[in-house]
Amino acid sequence: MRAEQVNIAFQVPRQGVNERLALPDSVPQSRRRRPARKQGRTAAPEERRAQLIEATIRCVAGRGLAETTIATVAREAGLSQGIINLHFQSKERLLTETLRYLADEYRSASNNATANSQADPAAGLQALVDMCFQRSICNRDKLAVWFAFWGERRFRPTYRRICAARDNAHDELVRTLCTNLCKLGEYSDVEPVLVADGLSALTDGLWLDLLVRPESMKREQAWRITMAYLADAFPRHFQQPGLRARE
Amino acid sequence: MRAEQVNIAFQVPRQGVNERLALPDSVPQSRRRRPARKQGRTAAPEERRAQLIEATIRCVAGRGLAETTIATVAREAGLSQGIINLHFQSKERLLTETLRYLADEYRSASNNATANSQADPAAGLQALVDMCFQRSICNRDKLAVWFAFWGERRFRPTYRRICAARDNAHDELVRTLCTNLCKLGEYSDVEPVLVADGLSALTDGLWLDLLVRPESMKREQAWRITMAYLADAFPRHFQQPGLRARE
DNA sequence: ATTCCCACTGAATAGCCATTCATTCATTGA
DNA sequence: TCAATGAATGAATGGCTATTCAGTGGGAAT
Repeated sequence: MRAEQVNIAFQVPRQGVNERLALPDSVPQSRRRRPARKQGRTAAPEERRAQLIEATIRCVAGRGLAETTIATVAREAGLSQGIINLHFQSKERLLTETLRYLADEYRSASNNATANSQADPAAGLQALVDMCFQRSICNRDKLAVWFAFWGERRFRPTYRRICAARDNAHDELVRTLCTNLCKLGEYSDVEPVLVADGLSALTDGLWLDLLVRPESMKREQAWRITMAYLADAFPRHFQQPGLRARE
Repeated sequence: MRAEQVNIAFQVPRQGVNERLALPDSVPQSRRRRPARKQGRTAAPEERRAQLIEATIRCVAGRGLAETTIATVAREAGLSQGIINLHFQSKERLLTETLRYLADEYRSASNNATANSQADPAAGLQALVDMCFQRSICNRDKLAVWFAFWGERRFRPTYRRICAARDNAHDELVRTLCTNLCKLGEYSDVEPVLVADGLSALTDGLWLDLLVRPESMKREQAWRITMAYLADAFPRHFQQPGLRARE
């Protein structure tokens, strides 16, 4: 269907194009077995892949994308160099799968947060903002990886596709919530798309601040800024955050 | 005073540490002359440096930081490989000076915009927002370079220093304007720092959107979103932007 | 206990790229 | 016109890194 074009210096080796290396279970052998071993010398493929993706996140977060090599990731994971090409075919694939891992995590977290918010869009927005600044999503390591890829996404079709899918889903969600809240809450003078796009941009910008200037921006403060934005836009559904601690 | 620590793979060669290669005029020869030649085989050093920095911006914007090599920058500039080490000593220095060039440009533009805004902070904020989304500051190439460096800034002391200086100056400016406006405009219920930090984050996030999703975010729309934010925060000094074209 | 399979290893390979430097030649001053 | 100067060139160098692959040994099956 779509022929994968990898636009980089090194080549993707042998093995036919196998777009999307699914993280859990993708044992290509004809006779599958292997009852999910623990942590010995050999492990189930999906465990190794997860282990390597997590090592990649720590590595990129700790030394940057430019200094992340096959060797540093392998060392971080406590394994040998060869293991990465064994499980991911190429460094590029490892990075792609790492990005996909984060994108999937974000997407499912935001879907969870806003499930059943059809009837109460304000609650959905609140849940989304809370999710956005939760430690499990918005921590140093993950933000670092996120923005490391962001800088390169325009030049790698695969990065671009993964990021665009996440962005579009997120924007769609926020716009729908704002549109519904405008209708249900009778905010006739509010442009829902304007507010929604501003909210998305604001959270992106706060993420950036949290990453690059952790000494002057804390998660709590980012949350308060976002809540103040919502309170200004939808005053009958959100109140200005006081100085009290959150939650 | 501060010993420069360059934290990268390749080494900075010979020549004593000469922090900050000033862009205009820094001819180290004892007998300076050279009456600013045009564009022949030899040019004045400051012209060549500017030429190379501009080539770097185009190169990073066009192919990403990871694919930007000495060879590609030199080709983009229409010069030979050796020229970069001749004028900048190392690739790292070239990148550093490129970042500094953008940071200086941004800083002087924002100083210009807000000069004489002591008496009228609202006008200062307005001018700052206008400046922020002007084509000369906020165009594809420059945004691309800006965010390419942003992903690496945590790991390179020099990048970090340049970016932090710009960020701090910018935040200081916005906070001062907001604080003054609160006082002069008698917004007793507004937390100026909260509004200011939100404004900074919002414009950063909009820049990001302009870069990575140009099909769904235009400069005009980014400007309107920002003005709506200001109108919500300071309703007696800014009005909600209508659908009319700007300016 | 023995055999076999295959996950894993890590040294070797090949290619890329920043940096060097001997050479070329445009420009300037005499 | 003729040296002298030094800006610019680009081939050569060396270091780094992704990828390969022949071998190793852990563990399952019998």
